[in-house]
Amino acid sequence: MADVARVAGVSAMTVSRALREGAPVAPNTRARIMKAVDSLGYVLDQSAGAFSTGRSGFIAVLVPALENSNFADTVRGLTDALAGSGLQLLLGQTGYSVEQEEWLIASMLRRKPEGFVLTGGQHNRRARQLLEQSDVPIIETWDLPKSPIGHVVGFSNAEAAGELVNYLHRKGYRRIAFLGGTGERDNRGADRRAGYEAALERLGLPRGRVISFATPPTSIRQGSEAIGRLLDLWPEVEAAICVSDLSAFGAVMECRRRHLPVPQRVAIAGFGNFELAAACSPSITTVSVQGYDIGQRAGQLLLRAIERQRQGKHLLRQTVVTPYEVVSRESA
Amino acid sequence: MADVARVAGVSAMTVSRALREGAPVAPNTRARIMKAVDSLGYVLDQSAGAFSTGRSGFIAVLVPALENSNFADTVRGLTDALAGSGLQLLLGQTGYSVEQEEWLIASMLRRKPEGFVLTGGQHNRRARQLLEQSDVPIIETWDLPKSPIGHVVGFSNAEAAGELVNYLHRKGYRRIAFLGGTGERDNRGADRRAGYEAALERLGLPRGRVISFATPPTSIRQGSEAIGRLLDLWPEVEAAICVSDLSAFGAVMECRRRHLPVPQRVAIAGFGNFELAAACSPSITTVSVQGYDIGQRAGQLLLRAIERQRQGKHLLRQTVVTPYEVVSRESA
DNA sequence: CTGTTAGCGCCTTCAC
DNA sequence: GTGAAGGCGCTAACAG
Repeated sequence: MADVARVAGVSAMTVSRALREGAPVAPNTRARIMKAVDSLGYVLDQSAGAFSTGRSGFIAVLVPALENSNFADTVRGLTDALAGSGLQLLLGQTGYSVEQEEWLIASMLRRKPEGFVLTGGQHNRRARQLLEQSDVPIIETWDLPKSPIGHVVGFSNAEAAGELVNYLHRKGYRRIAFLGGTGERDNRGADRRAGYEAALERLGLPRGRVISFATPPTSIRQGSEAIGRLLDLWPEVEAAICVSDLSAFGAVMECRRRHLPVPQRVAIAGFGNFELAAACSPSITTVSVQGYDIGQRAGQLLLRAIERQRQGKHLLRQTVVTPYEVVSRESA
Repeated sequence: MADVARVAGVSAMTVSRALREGAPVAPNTRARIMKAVDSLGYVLDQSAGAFSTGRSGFIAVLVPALENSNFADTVRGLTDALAGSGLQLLLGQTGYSVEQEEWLIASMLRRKPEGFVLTGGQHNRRARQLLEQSDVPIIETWDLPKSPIGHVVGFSNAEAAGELVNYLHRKGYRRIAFLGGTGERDNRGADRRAGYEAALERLGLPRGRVISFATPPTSIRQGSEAIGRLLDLWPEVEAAICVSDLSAFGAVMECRRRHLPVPQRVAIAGFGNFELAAACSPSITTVSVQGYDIGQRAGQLLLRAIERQRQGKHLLRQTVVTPYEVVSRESA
């Protein structure tokens, strides 16, 4: 910057101003400076700038995974909401592990993010403690935690799964199974299962038909295998709810391979409304959950919170409940 | 850090050392310091550290998109390769736009990344210039550029598509169509199409049956629509190559909706070997391209390049050609 | 094994 | 509209 200043015949401070929007610099001074910048190939050192101002310009974002999930939609929603704000996403993948989450939280806090977006409301003790004492605006997404750390943008996975059970019940299905992970790692999956169990109880339906498959991320293959086990164990089952559309798709394809008509022999429902679910044949009944909107709303909320933060104030805790909806299709 | 030093009765420098691995600090001094760190809830300011050392600890990574693509696999491969190195990914999505790419490159270079991973070998003038004058180790992936900027980890999309044509030709198909984007934005898609055209020519097959659909990201729906247009325009077509497995899946599902047997009425092949392609019925013939390995190899290469860089040396330009393979399945 | 000194490159603040 | 001084929090380098 000193070099640029020398070439342009001004002080470094004026270069600094010229390189920012909205700082008072005479038009021809700025032009001279820009010429010098170009001729020297100067690139502003944002790490020094961040250090000097104390504002990193980062938003930390943790998602379980980017593949085979709709968290990528949430990331895109965040990106779009934050476009033009000068804030950059620092993205981490927890791999559905709370230990990995804790590690990432600790490592990202060292970068002094101006906001923190988490997926889900379940974290281990130390993770929670780190976040609470950090004084960074925090948003938990994709869930409605009982005791949130900061702001929340999400929905109740349990309720949404319950709605799906209600839907199947209205359609006349009674013996309804659930295919999903063990719940040790996928908290949202566990919530969905809990909502399914609660709905069965509420409706007085027979319980106990649950197939657990291995750890997330949920794959198509897991759904194929699970429906096979399900029909071997409980051939009387009339409908199966899968923890995600991917496993539902696997289940549907496995049924086709076995020449079992869906939904006549067994109805299948998924979760998430992936593009896959609408496109495949039979199309898959599912719950649409607006992953993109969650990201966008979280981004908007964060922008307000950060603005407040920069003024030394705080934004009151907000909870944004995003809608979900059962999407009725051919498979159920 | 000064506060911690005071509480622990040492100098700030010793605290700094104690907080790093492998620095010489007496065990009980370190223990005292750690106690002080915990009691004060001190978090190391990495932005100051990065500034001081001149090493940001960032790797910039640009991918076209995270949803509906196998770039998320590459990101995971990179993440795994870089785990434990202390390097963090700074991830950007270009949305398949070179302008957006240029903007992201400029913005990320200000953060002083220690490495830069790009998708594809086509960039606009200024983007290339920025990267060349940056002195940051650069890796272009998912492609074999004619004049690479730095290192390369990828494969020839044109050749891979050509192999797919060869495969179909061996299977007896002659009138082979291509369904893909316009190529203005998706460079890898355009390369695949070019490879398809070249292979037709080489084999003396009839040309001209190309359906272009709108801008990427490639969706399932685009494949459904394209196969419809294709069969309307050229009912004599025997096989169709889709630019990605997603559009191939859309095409297969559309054929089922129209009660056109695949591959008897028309064979369909995809690209990418998504899990979808193996799982659906009929399963989809495709080209497997190892997105995860590309990321992992890129990460390993980057680690070596960065090590050299830190010693003030340079790593000679490397090109890693990753394998691809036609996967024969039911759809063709 | 520990301490002292100096400086990374920018931006805030104040002065003109 | 522009410049000068000083400091952000850490770590490299050197000394002991």
